[in-house]
Amino acid sequence: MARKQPVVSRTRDSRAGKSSVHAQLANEIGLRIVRGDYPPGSILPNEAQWSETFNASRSAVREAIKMLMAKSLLASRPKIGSRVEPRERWNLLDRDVLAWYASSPDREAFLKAVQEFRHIIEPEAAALAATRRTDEQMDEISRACREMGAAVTLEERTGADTRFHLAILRASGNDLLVPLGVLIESAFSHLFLYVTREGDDLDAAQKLHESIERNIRLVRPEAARRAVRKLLANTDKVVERGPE
Amino acid sequence: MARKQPVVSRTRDSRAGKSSVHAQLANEIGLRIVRGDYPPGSILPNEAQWSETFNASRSAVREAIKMLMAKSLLASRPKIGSRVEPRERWNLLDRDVLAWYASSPDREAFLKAVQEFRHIIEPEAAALAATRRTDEQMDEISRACREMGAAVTLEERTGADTRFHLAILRASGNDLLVPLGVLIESAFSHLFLYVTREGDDLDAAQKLHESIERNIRLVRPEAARRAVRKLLANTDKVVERGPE
DNA sequence: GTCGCCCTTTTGTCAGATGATTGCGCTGCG
DNA sequence: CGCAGCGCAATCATCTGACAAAAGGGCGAC
Repeated sequence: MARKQPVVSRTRDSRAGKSSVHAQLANEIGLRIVRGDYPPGSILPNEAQWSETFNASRSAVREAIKMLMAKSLLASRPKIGSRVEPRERWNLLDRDVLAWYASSPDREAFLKAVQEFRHIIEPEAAALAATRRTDEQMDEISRACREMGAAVTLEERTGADTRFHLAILRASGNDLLVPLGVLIESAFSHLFLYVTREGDDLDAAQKLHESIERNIRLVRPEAARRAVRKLLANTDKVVERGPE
Repeated sequence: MARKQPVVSRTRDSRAGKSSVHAQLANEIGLRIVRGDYPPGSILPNEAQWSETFNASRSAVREAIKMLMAKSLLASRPKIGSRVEPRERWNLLDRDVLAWYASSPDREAFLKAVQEFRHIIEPEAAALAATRRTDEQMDEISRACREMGAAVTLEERTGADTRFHLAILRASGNDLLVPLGVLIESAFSHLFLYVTREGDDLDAAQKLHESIERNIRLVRPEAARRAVRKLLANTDKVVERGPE
């Protein structure tokens, strides 16, 4: 048994950092599923095979598989094994699944889907926020907006931008909108590469953000909705013209 | 040790059916978290305590906890234990979390949030479906609509109704909309109790559904959007007047 | 009083054994 | 020759027990 040697594959994988074994396994297996290595309906290798592949114990494999089961990526039954669930059962709005999904096919198509999704929810979220926000929530929004303007590095700016949009979702007063924040985070982390091209784009975007902030502050739902639409149209142009 | 006795608590819990131990544990612990027994930031009992509480092995407890970690309900670290994550990290759009959430506080508020959410996404989904649907997807929509009309029991009708709305989401051509189907399913399964009051309500609702079907079939996105809005307004009235 | 070390607690990981479930092939009968 | 029933075996499900690693808290030295 090669079990006694200092584990090859995991040592290689551990470039990811210090995450635990079951997390690494879940990540690796989940990625392979979403990537399409095992199409929906097919049977995965059994637990023993996985544990041999990764030089991990069967317990660790099982815990990883349970995590994927919790995300509805697969279901397992005795004697059968683990079967990949049909795609429409996958919880694509889960942070991890989204990350796997984003990294597998072409970024472009993924970004377009996310962007379209933002068009659906963000204008309404802003309109709701305009009428339902608390003062604390307004503070959060305003602060993020200010920090966006004051940011010097692109990273700082993107961070503040993300916080701005998440704060609006939270202020919408609908708990179900909050989890959609992962989409926005994902969008921004991928959009990151697109907007290096500085210039008046940034100024224009900042003005648009300030307009949203103002309309939410002054309780003007309709105007807030329109302002968000305008901002998204602006972002659309960035997505369309492609990465740097 | 009472470990040798024929397990009391799990035997009682097993009225749920034949689900596996880890699933039962995840369900029970998840419910308690969402219900608020352990507020965000607090530390859960350790694995040994859980395993004693439920007369299950630590492995089973760990697998259950891994499932809850996958849903971002908690995070665990050595020596600390398992800490409940802040609510905004919870994946409320997960099927299980949604079910726990729906059963904990008052149904009413939950239903309102879901209904509001439907107002945001379903009109747009229908509009997208009108322009992007494939013929097969259109068949699915039409069939569900027909089956709704032909249904005799309330259960059949609700089932067809659900399929109708899910089919529209699928036909929207945006993968990210599909997972939101769990919201609709949840809404219908809870709305179930509200609409026993039969009458012309059903006829009116059926006509509204047929109108949506027609507008999607004839590629009229604007009209489809309006039709869905009308149907949702109708459902709103049902929700407002409360359960039977 | 403060800094740093040790120690205990809790999760993380592993190995091995047994039980439960069920698809599949085999065998025997019609 | 076909079919039905049965047993086998593969696979997950569960349990047990042990050790490693991390990290907060307490204790001692200075």
